[in-house]
Amino acid sequence: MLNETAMAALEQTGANEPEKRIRDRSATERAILKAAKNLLAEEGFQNFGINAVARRAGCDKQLIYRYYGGLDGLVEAIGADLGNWVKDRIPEDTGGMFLLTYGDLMERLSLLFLEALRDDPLMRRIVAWEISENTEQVRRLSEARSKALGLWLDRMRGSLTPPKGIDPAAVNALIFASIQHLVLSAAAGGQCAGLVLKNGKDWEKAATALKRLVRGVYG
Amino acid sequence: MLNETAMAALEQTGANEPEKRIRDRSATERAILKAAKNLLAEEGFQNFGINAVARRAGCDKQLIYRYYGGLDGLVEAIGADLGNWVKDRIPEDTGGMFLLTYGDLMERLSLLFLEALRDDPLMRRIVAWEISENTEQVRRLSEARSKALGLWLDRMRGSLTPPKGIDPAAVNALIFASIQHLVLSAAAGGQCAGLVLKNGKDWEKAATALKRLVRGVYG
DNA sequence: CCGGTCTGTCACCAATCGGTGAGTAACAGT
DNA sequence: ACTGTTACTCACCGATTGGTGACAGACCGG
Repeated sequence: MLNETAMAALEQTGANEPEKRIRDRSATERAILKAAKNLLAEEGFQNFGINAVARRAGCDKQLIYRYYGGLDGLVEAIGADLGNWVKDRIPEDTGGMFLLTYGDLMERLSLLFLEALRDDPLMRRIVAWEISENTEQVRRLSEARSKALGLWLDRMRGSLTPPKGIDPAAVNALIFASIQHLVLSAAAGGQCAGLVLKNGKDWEKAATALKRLVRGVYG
Repeated sequence: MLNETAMAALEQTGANEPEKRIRDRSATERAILKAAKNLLAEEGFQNFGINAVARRAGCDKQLIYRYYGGLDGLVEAIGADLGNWVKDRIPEDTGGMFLLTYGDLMERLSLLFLEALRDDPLMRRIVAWEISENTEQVRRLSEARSKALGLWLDRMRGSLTPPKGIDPAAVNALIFASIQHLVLSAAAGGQCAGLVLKNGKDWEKAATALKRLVRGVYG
């Protein structure tokens, strides 16, 4: 007599199994990585574990240990992808605008970063993870992310120099911090510090406020 | 023959047990609440659970169910305390300064909030929790917190009005978002967006940058 | 003294977690 | 066709989780 799970398995294998990738290591590795990224993006780091990833990837967790050396290696692989984030999600050109001053630059970068983060749930989860835990895993993710971001900032800056008398590192840290927290808070609860952030109208207000903030310091 | 735990129990009860509060419900309730707050502040929301709280409170988890109706009720009790946060941690007076303009006010409030958040690990954990999860628990905590904060802001504002032509709600949301993310990021990893935040010198730089940001928009 | 209520403890449950060792099925080389 | 390697699955482990029912002892009113 067959139990229900066995019946279901038979049904699956017997009826329709369009892409039953079998014995393709690299494909399995890719499937695992993809499953991990999707899981992290959709569920957050709370329930991010070996079992959950394996379940979503449709394979045994043992393979994660074998191919990635456990969760740590898998997270590191995710971090390696982060290096490409900037070039994937943020346009290189200036959108037809001429960036004459440092203020022009920072205003544009701020808005680009805001939109990019708003559109990328995985990156949001990672940022939230960074400020919630301090394990080795997260530290490496954080490092990869800030490194990629710094590179992008340097590349976009070109030869523009910030106004004298102010500390651009500290000011920019505050600006980017505000963007990150605004987006994360909105993604989590639909508002930030009492400011509702749901429809496009709300975000336009936030964007103009951000512009004002940037222009206030950098002119 | 006695096992080791029994021996230890005998030793404890036999030798020295200064305050063995027995059958004091309100005291137990307070102990549970205190344990929950300390646990959340020290360990974060990741390992915040019934078992951990009971372990730290030194009582059975059953009592948490009985007295608080489970973790939800306990979290709600924590949220109720949050109403007192502002008046406990943030001074009422203006520090001998005269706040003549809205810019004066916001600069002072920003710095006060920065320091207060920096000194309160529990509040930091709650903020981190808010942007990491969206359960009913967290939503209520978040509500209590933003409500208390809004009240404080209203009370401190007095009759001062923001400059015309700008959206104070959006701008202030960005400012407070930047403070929160800066402090959380620093508490987690010692830096924020590449800006190291460890010793007092680093924080002074951040404070001046914050002042500049606020003054930039509000004059 | 007895019975009931309140406070607290303990033992147990199913589910899930990360982790490992053993076994199986498909492929390649000869 | 036999053999060894590679890709993969399965069954199990101890630990921990949230949750519950049963029980023991202190207290209080009668």
